[in-house]
Amino acid sequence: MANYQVPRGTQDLFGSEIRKWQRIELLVRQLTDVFGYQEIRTPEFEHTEVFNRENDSSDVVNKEMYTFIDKGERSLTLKPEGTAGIIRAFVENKMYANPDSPTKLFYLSPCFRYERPQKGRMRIHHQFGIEVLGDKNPMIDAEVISLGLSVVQSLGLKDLKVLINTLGDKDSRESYKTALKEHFKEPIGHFCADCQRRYQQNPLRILDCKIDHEDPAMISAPKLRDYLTDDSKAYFESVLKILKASDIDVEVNDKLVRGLDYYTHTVFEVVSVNADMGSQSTVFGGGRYDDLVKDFGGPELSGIGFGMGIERLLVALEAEKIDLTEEESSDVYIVSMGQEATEYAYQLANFLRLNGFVTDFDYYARSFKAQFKSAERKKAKVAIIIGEDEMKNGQAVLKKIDTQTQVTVAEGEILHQLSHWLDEEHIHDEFCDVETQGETHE
RNA sequence: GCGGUCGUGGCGAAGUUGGUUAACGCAUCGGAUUGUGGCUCCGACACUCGCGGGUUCGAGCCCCGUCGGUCGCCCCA
Repeated sequence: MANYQVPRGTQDLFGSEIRKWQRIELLVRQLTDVFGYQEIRTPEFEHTEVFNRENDSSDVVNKEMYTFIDKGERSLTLKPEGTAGIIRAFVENKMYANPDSPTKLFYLSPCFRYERPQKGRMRIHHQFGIEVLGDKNPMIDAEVISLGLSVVQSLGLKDLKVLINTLGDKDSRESYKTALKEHFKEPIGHFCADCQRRYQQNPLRILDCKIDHEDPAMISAPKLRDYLTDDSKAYFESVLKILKASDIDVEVNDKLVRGLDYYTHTVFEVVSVNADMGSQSTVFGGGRYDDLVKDFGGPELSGIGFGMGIERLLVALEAEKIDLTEEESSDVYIVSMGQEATEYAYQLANFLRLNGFVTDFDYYARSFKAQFKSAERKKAKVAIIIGEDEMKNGQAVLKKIDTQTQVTVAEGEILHQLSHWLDEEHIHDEFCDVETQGETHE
């Protein structure tokens, strides 16, 4: 039998759920605009080597990519993250010629990873991200974090923690890695299976093992900070200083290393500390990359950015009981009686819509009761009632739902009456009631 | 990729040791109220109990497989 379920780890978005997405996307566009970031859209798939560069040992690029051969025998990969494609585009389009350096970009894009789904982790997930490309400057590091925080805080999130660390430049990181491997060479034998694997793939990850963190070898392990150059330390200090001056509380965590291999210097992660968040607690995370632009054949420019998972953001919002669903309301619901009136209702709805009123009516000539229930569900502000009498007299009954006031007007006066009620409502509600009471008939 | 758990109408949710017509609540539709919602009462509303196969006289209940959700690990947004 055919499988007509959504593929694992994907979802349909509609109804009230999609409204939350629209709210978030709108906010993202507003805030990036204020911060001076331009949108960039890169393809959903790239040549595989864009993502799968040598010396990248992360799981994201090694095990989780959707890679396929197209009909022209090309190896292509659905983007697992936002950064690589943007750096490729930055170099390919010579965007570094931008006189107003740094180049500040943002994106909203789906990302694809073959993983076991969980709450807050999908095979197709969506990221809002930014990248700033140009000469390295600690103010940029601070700005990037600040922008990300402003998005999540504007949405109302409070249970947040900013973790930050520095990995130093590429050379010091490499020599640290070598030192770690040397240190763990003996003791790794009695570590957990995951650590054995990390030893080979990403030794830095051994340090935040949850099982072996009490091990003496772990405690006596060399510290990354001992391998940092003076310049790296100074750079990190100034980033911290700027953040502090902008009242952003951060927690320096020297175990924070991040998953993608291209990071150098500043790395950060903003996590939700809410208990209902589950194990996928990172809302957004990113860092600086000194060598990526050069690796793609561009000039020696540094970059920094973050990726923010929209699905995860929604989980965090739910954990803090923040509801982004706005009550939708419409202007008019036309209640009609009989087939002739229903057809007239269609024409009237059309007319009102063309005049800018959000209008609904009933296509199926259901009972009055059902139609009023619909009007209520749609949060209509005014009901227009059209029955046999109104048809005959060329009139309509308008009922203002909140005050229950009702007037009978000639067909030609409907628009005028609606404007009167609905416009005044926006200006000063309290006077509206007083005035309309006088107009109540019956 | 590893381990646990779950999958019954649009939604929530009963379903006992396998036994004829698969509770109940919400929502929806109709009526009481032949032209006015939010209360009340009456009535209506399931081709597939995720899907496929097996055991059985008989399966939502048992067995196998499969798809999906969810939780933990790994990893990460």
